[in-house]
Amino acid sequence: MKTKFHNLHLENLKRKILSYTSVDDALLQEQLQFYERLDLEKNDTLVSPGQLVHHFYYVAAGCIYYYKLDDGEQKVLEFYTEDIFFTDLPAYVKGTPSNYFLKASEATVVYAIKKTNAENSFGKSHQLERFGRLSMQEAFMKIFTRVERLNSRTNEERYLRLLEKRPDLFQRVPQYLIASYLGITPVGLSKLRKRLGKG
Amino acid sequence: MKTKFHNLHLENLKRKILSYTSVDDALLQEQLQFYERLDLEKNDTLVSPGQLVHHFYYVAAGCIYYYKLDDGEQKVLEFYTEDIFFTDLPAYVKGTPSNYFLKASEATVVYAIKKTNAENSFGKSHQLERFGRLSMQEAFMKIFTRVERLNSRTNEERYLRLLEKRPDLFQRVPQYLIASYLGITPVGLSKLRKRLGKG
DNA sequence: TCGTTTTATTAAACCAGTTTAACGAAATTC
DNA sequence: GAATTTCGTTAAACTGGTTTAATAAAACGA
Repeated sequence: MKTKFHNLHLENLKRKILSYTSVDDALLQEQLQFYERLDLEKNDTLVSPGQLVHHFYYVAAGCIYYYKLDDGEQKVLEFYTEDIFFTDLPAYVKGTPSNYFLKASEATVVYAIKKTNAENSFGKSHQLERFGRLSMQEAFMKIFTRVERLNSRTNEERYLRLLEKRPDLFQRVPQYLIASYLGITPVGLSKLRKRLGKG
Repeated sequence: MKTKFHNLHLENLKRKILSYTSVDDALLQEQLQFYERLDLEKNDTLVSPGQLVHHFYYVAAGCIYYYKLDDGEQKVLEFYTEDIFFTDLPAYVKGTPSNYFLKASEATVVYAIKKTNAENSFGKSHQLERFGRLSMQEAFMKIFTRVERLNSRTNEERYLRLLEKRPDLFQRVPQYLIASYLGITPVGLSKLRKRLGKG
């Protein structure tokens, strides 16, 4: 049963990689070997502040949220759900200790590849280097939409946009995390929702 | 005179590229041929909404600001100053019309490379592909700090952080653009500065 | 150098979101 | 399934930033 899911997940991961650029099958197969499966329960922590981040991750199933603690207050930067790559990129890239948490908000399956393995493969293969470039580009595009959201002036706009773009989040993530993501307090979000007639 | 500066700028551009990864000299030389110099006066516009974005740019001297108009209101996303690459990445990547302006806030020299040339060279050379990946990574890191700034709770924090990290901006860019960048009104910024005793 | 335009400041009324706290409802745990 | 913890809503007082408008100061152009 677990193996079955594992194969299914690896199929998805393969498809994801191929969505960026073509990669010779043997090379891709070899590359997949480097990914290690991690099963997380709700509230399990993948990364916490102070830790070094040696892996790049892929969400096969579930949801990871990325946040920091700002004098006691949770600040959610992003939610990572099925079929996307993620890590704490600043710590991963710079090799410095993380300032963030990466935590499962529900039972989650991720696949992890060591930075050394990833970097090696980029050095060895032009195709994989290209995959690296394009996935980085996608990460940029994703965070860019985040900036656009943060930049839209009113909380109401931000709320409505999120409701439109990622309605699933409202089903699977507690409201106070969404409030944090929107940059307001849970109380503020509650009042906003009341004002809008729940939406 | 112009040629002299031109050579100086190209030296800087070369150094910038090599700061990412090593590139064979002949290849690099060939690559530099693709860059075209553009001299902009204050308030000249490089990109406006509706246009397609066919180039990647390098600021040799001066300052470009990146903003959108949100029902009449200017929203500054970023200031690009000496020795960095920039473009309107969403439009550049997706090939869709821009939603943004790229405009010189002072006399500025940029070098532009066509997307087709850039992409071609990535395809032809693993080294340049690597340069592409790492410069994309740097773009990510840059916008990430932007998200962190936007995410810090108070305007005061944002203001003080900007004052610390990019003091030059306060000398070369009008205050209302900085206000926009911080996500407040010029009036709000003025009051904030008064409250803090100018600092 | 004068006159125009642009930019920054101040004032006053206003408002959306904050903080703190209390309450109720849901979800978890044993 | 009762007890406990977590989560969402409401209320009340407060606050920092907004809007609009008027004024002051600085930069720019002819």
